[in-house]
Amino acid sequence: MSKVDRRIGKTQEAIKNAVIDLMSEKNFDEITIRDISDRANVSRGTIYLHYLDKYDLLDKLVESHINELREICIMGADLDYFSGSPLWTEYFERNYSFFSFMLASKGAPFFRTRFLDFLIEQFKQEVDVAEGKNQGLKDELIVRFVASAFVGVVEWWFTNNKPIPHHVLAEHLGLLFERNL
Amino acid sequence: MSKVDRRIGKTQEAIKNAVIDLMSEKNFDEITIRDISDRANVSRGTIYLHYLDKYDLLDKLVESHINELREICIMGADLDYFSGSPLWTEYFERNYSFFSFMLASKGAPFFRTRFLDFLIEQFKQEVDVAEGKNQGLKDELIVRFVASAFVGVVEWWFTNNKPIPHHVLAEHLGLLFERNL
DNA sequence: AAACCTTTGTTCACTAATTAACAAATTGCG
DNA sequence: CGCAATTTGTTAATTAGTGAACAAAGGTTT
Repeated sequence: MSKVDRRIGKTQEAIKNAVIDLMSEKNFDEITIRDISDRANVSRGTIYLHYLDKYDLLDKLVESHINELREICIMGADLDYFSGSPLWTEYFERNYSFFSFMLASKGAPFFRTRFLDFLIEQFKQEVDVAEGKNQGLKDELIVRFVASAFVGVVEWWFTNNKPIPHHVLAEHLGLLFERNL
Repeated sequence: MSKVDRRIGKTQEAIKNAVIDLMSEKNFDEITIRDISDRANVSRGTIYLHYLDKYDLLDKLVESHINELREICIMGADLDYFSGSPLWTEYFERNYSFFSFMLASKGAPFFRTRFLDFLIEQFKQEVDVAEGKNQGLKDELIVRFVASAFVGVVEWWFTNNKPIPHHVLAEHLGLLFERNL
């Protein structure tokens, strides 16, 4: 596979960081392409070379975060729930402003759906209905239950400004995953 | 005057930041162009487009710091010594790793000379030998005295790992400037 | 409602940076 | 000391990003 020109990565990173920065200052709808261009220190034309428009940029931002979460799932695949949960919650901590915004904004329904779908996809690989605590139960329902609960808790954590430290959140999630999956 | 392409500034900033970063990890002589290229995430060819070699890069780094100090002098021109000194010491604080290295390395003699010359140039504009405390004295000698003392104290502050906070340093320097200039 | 200002989206000729290749020099290791 | 590995410095074709200009659309002010 041919090597990708490093400028592409740098440009996209600058643009995405600019958007996240700006999101902590004002609503996404109030952010202009000109704002992003200034903050990222790239030309407006360059943004249009990479993204169709502002909403395409947001979609790609969501996707890149979902992909990073997927990497985390892969990394945590061999761990038990107690060991694996901090990987999630540390990631949430590092990306607090993005998630905080995405779960509280007008875009929240779209993002929540995207996030939920991703979680369902991941938990499907975890649940075992052939034996154990979920034997005889419908896997789709178990997965839907746990994914929805997870989103609900994560949303609470973000929209209530981290009422508990992320490692305490991890402990609780570990126990609840253990109990239900 | 035509506008300079923003990529030039971005590239030079990345290179300079990479050098400063690397200087806090190893001696400048141990740093390779390849190290800088990797850390700055720019190609080696690009470094050679901007700088003749590693030592030219160091020279330019020194010059850019001297120019920033010059800006500080201009900003402080209307202030008395007590008000003006913190501008210096805050700058030293912000750029601690660069100055710390430059005053302790093999390059120290060259840098000290460059720094001293700059201070002499600045203090020349401050001293008045026509009247006041320095009346009848040789301005060149007064200036040499104060500049050398200043470098000596600043060197002490850096090579002894900031034994006093920078604002305390500023107070002392203000008093000493007031006494001698 | 009209006028003015700002932003959007696009285009294009130009510029800066890139990748890869190369010979020469330097450094490190056995 | 010889050899291998790494780094240096350079080059050229290519690519990504640039600044500026433009028409159209949207937002703000009078």
